[in-house]
Order: sequence, then C-alpha cells, then structure tokens
Amino acid sequence: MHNSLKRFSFVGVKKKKITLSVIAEELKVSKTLVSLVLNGKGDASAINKATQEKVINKARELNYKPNQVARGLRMGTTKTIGLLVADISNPFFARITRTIEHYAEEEGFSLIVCSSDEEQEREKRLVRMLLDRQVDGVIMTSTLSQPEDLDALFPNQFPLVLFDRYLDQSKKNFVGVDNVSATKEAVNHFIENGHKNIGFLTLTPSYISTLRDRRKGYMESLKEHGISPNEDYIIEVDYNLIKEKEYSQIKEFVQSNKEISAIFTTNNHLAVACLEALKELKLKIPEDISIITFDDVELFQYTSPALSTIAQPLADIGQKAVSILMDEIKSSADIQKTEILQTKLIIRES
Amino acid sequence: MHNSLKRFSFVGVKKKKITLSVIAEELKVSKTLVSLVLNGKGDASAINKATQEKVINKARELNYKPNQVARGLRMGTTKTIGLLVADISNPFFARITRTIEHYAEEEGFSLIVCSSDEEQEREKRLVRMLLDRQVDGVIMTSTLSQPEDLDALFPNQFPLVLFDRYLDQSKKNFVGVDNVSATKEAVNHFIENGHKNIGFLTLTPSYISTLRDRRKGYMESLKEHGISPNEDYIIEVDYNLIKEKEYSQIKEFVQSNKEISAIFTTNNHLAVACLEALKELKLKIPEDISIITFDDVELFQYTSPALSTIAQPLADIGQKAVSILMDEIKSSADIQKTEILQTKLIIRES
DNA sequence: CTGAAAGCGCTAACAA
DNA sequence: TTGTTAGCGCTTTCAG
Repeated sequence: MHNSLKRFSFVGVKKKKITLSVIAEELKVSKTLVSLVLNGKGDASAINKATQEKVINKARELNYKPNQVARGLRMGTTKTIGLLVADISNPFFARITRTIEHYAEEEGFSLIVCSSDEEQEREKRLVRMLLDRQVDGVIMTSTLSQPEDLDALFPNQFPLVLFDRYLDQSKKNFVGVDNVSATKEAVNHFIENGHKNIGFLTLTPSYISTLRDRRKGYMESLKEHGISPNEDYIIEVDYNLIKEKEYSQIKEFVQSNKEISAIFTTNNHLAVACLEALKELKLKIPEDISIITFDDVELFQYTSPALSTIAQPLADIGQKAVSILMDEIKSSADIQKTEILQTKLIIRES
Repeated sequence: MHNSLKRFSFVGVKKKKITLSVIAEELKVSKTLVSLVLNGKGDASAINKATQEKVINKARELNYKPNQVARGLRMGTTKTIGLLVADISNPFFARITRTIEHYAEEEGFSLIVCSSDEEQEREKRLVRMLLDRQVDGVIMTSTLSQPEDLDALFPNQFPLVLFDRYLDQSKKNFVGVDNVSATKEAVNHFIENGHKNIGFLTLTPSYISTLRDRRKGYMESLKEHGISPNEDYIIEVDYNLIKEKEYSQIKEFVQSNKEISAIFTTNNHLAVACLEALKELKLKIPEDISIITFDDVELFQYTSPALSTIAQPLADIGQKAVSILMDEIKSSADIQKTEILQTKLIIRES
C-alpha cells in the first residue's frame, strides 16, 4: 500500500515529478491546502498566512508547475481554443491568427491551429479532433455548405465563432465584412473610370459565402449601371490549381475575352495568379487590363504596378472573434452575435 | 454508493456525456473491455469477435468520442507539439507552420502555435506555458542568446528541435540552412557584377545566429575579394521599428552613404522596408541600388522590380523538424541531430 | 476471455 | 484553520 516508499529507492533515481502531493508530503499538509494556496484561494479559505508562505516557498523551491492536463480533466476546461482556417500559410489567415493569438493570450487561452485546405471532409475531421481534445471553443472559417453539417459537428451550445464566411441560416456567431457592398464599391470604381467589360475571377467552391457575396456585389454594380452581365466574363478556377500555380485557365480566359479591360479578383492568391498570367501574356497593367482584388497584402503596395485592393480590418476581426467567443465560454448563454466590420477600398496603380 | 442511479432522474435530463463507463454499463461489460476493444487491442487480448462487435456498434450508436485529456493524463502524452515562432504572421513562418502542421498530422499530433515577437521574456513565458500544457515536444525558433537560458527552460531530455536559428554550444537538435555560405554566394554575385560598396541591412538583436552568420558571410565575401569592409555600410535596425513601418533610419543610412550601389537585406521584412525607403527617396532599383534579400516570398517575383532572393527549402525544414522531433519523442534517446539544408540563390531583376 | 481496482494530478464538497 | 474523500475519464496491471 505504501508504495510511496519506493520513491526512496536509491537505484535509478530519476528526477521526481513535482506534483501537488510532493509538496504536501514534504510539508506534511494536505493536497487540498496546497492547491488552495497555490490557486490564490488561501485567504478566501482563511488559511494561516504562515502556512501559505511555507507552501508558496516550497513550491518555488521545488519549481512546481501545475499539470494543466490534470487540471483540465478535473475542471472540464482546457483553456484552449481551436482555430481552424482554410490555410495558415495564406497571409490573410496568418495575420488574423496573430491577432487572435494576441487576444486569446490576454484571456489565458492558447491556440490549436489547423488548416482545412478548403476540404470539407478534412474540416470535419479536424473539428472532431479539436472536440476530442476538449477545446473550450472554436473559431473557424468553415468551408461547409450545409448549416446542418456544421450543426452536426458540434454539441448544442458549443462556443463557436465563424469568421470570414458564414453559412446561410446557420444561427452561429459570425464576424466578417460586408462583401457585397465592398465588391460593389470596387466595381463601381471600375465603371466610373470608363470600364464596361469587367471580368470577375473567382474560386470554386462557389457556395462559400464570401465568394458568393462578392459575386453578388459585382452583379449588382453592373446592373445599377445598366450594364448587362455577361456570363463569359466570370471565371471560376479551382483552389488546388491555384495552389499548384496552374494558371492556364486564366490565360485562356483573358485571351478569349479580349474586350475585357478590368478584372476583379476575389482573393489575394487569385490576384497573384492574375499577375502571373498577364505577365506571361505580356499584357500591361493597367494599360491593357486593370485589377482590383479582395484582401490587401503588404507587398501589394510594391508589386508592379501597386495593386488596388479591398482591405479587411484584420485586427478588429480577430479581436471581435475572441471577445464573442469568450462571452460564450464564460456565460454559456446562447449569444448569437453578428459583427459586420468596415472594409477599405485602397486605390493604387492597377 | 450507487449514485449511477441518479442518471436516470427524469428532471432536467441534459444530454449525458458519453464515456467509456456509459458504454460499459449499457452493455454490462467492464470499462477495461471497452477500452481494449476501442483501442484495437481486442484481438491481442483475445476478446470474442462477437463482444467486440457489440462494443464497436454501441460506441458508434452513442457516438462515443474518447476524451483525449483524460487519456493524456493517464498516458502521460498529449499528442501535441508546441510550435513557437518569432511571428506567425511573417510569411516565412506561416509557410513553415503549414508544412509542420502537415507532417505532425501524419503522426497524429496537433500544434499549439505561438509567437515570441522576438522577445526573450515572452519566449520564456510561452515555453513554460507549453510545458505546463504537457506538450510532448517543442519545435521553435529561439530568440535567446545564452544556451544555459534555453537549457534551464526544459527538463533534461525533453524533445526539442530548434529551427532557423541555433544557439552556440547548445547541444540541441537543429534544422536550418548554411547562412554563411548562402549570404556569401549572394554578395559574391554583387561583386562579380561590379559592385564595390555593398550595404548590409540587418536587425537587432544581432546575436541571433542567422543574423550573425549572414553578416559573417557578407564579411567573408568582401575579404575574399580584397574589399576592406566598411563599418558604415552595415546598419542594424530594431525589429519593432520595422514592424511599425518606421523606416527613417534606413533612409538616413542610404542618404549618408551615397556610394553604396547594392544592399543585402537579412530578411523579407527588411527587404520590404528597403523597397519603401528607396521608393520614398525616389531611388531606382537596380539602376541606383541593387538588392538581394534573404527569404523568398511569393510576391517578390512581382514587385517592381522582381527581387533577387535567397530561398530556403521550407517544406524540407518542416519535414526534418518534425521527423527529428518524432524520433526523440518515440525513442526518448538523446539524438542530437543537425540538418543543414540547401538554399537557392534566385536572381531576378533587382 | 473478462473484470476489479488502482492511479495519472488536480479540485471541491464536506467534515472535523 | 486544515484534512478526508471522491472523483474527472481513461489505461493497465493483475486476477480470476
């Protein structure tokens, strides 16, 4: 029974793991006492100042580190939030991650980060993994199409905040921007500058809300200016092709629609792809074709020419996402908040 | 004693948490059995095929998810690795993170990601946090200067892989590139193209191995070409100033050393800063000043002009880092590996 | 072939 | 003012 005696064997003494009980034993007090003191509940529990000091000193002396896994199991909370983005190597997500990390840290939370690669099955798998790991909440860009699929993934009331994209009718917290009007503003700008034949370069899967809303903004702008939309001017390319730098589709698009004088691209990767495609075709920007893209990346100011962009308020998005999530985690009430933040159209040389 | 009866109370039935015991109870078998079967040890323990199926079906029916925190506590392993980078929003680190995520996932590991912001105290705090969370290993870019400081942070034999930078005399696993010869190659290129007065733009703190080695490579190249180094041609700027886009120091540097015809910058942020500074000074690249920078970022191909860079093999770095870490975690032997990978000098228009 | 029981390290009622 | 006890959910000897 008293196998604690084994600890004194002199053969192969590995550095003993410092736990609450070790401190308790050495001080001949109970684990409870130690736990209370070390969690700052010493005064609340009216424990002797002297005893408290003893405990604190001993803990420091032994360099005691509470095991957060044990605590997590006991308390049912891990102080961890799952962050699921489409692709952490995309500067847009990388920068948001940084701000989310910042605000989460203020609340004592860490981040388990993962990338869905825009694959639904992968996303589901990752969410399950996060849940198995007992994260206290999830912040994510979902690539799912059906709200039911998303709902099925999480227990009821699970603290969750979507950002960037939302699912229709899905009653989840969301923070993002008004993609329709942001795009509209950009396309308006094209039209006001005399462009009539405006291309729209976007990605599949097209049900993703950001992509769909941007497309909607494009259509609305055209209509409001009495320009009848031409389906040929819209091109959808596959996310994977772009990642693999396969731009032939874009080149063909440009070549078979020579009357197009401006192109709107729905994200930073597409803008780069477009840059490359036009370069290979020896077309000049903006002389031959103008470009405005969604998502501002620092280097777009220095590309040739500097790209006009729609900038999202990354810091605000991260901050809101964390703050909503924290409210949910703390109150466990069903908050259901939606935050729509302001974008900024930045006109440069393209 | 039989408080399990409470579970059948009809008041306020919250969805019961599905644990091993729930399955065991419903099936009237022991937790052991369930655990064994669900962990694929059913055959090894010679458990009835029929019983196994019963268990598996029931688990599926109840949608059982093993609690990884509990398992972690019991097994002393969390299947989590801590990834500590200087700044996740830096494309260099973001892309490496993606590859590390990829390889870690293959091994069933998740990543807790955090950014040190190049601050030593912050880094220490984050490492302690990771350790408290019982990560099974750490992959990091340390911003510490003293190997003892690093050693003090970790228990003996703790699975750790440094990447990008190493600490002198620190006997830790390391994966990175040969910064001396990579930089030398770049500076050689400058010299072979007729440049004599070559600036070197770097960051503080200068003890960081990558920065120091790049500087060394710069000096060596000059010496081997019989050019006596001029201290004035070396400028160190503060990481925080760069982050805050404060480039006046760089501009002053350029203006007070007008004979400089080429500048080597030690990372991608500095290259951007340099781009901006030169732009503000209305200096042309490469006519007035040539640039080569460490770290290739996709968009550098499209800047004006396209930047010449030294590209690091990001995928390989991530892959090696994970594989070394896994070896350490699995074998718990002291491996002490160093992997130096090949860089590639990419000459573009700058 | 299956189960009882111990215990990972911690917290929280409830006693004393 | 302090200690006892009972788990959180899981895995793993060790006995049947």
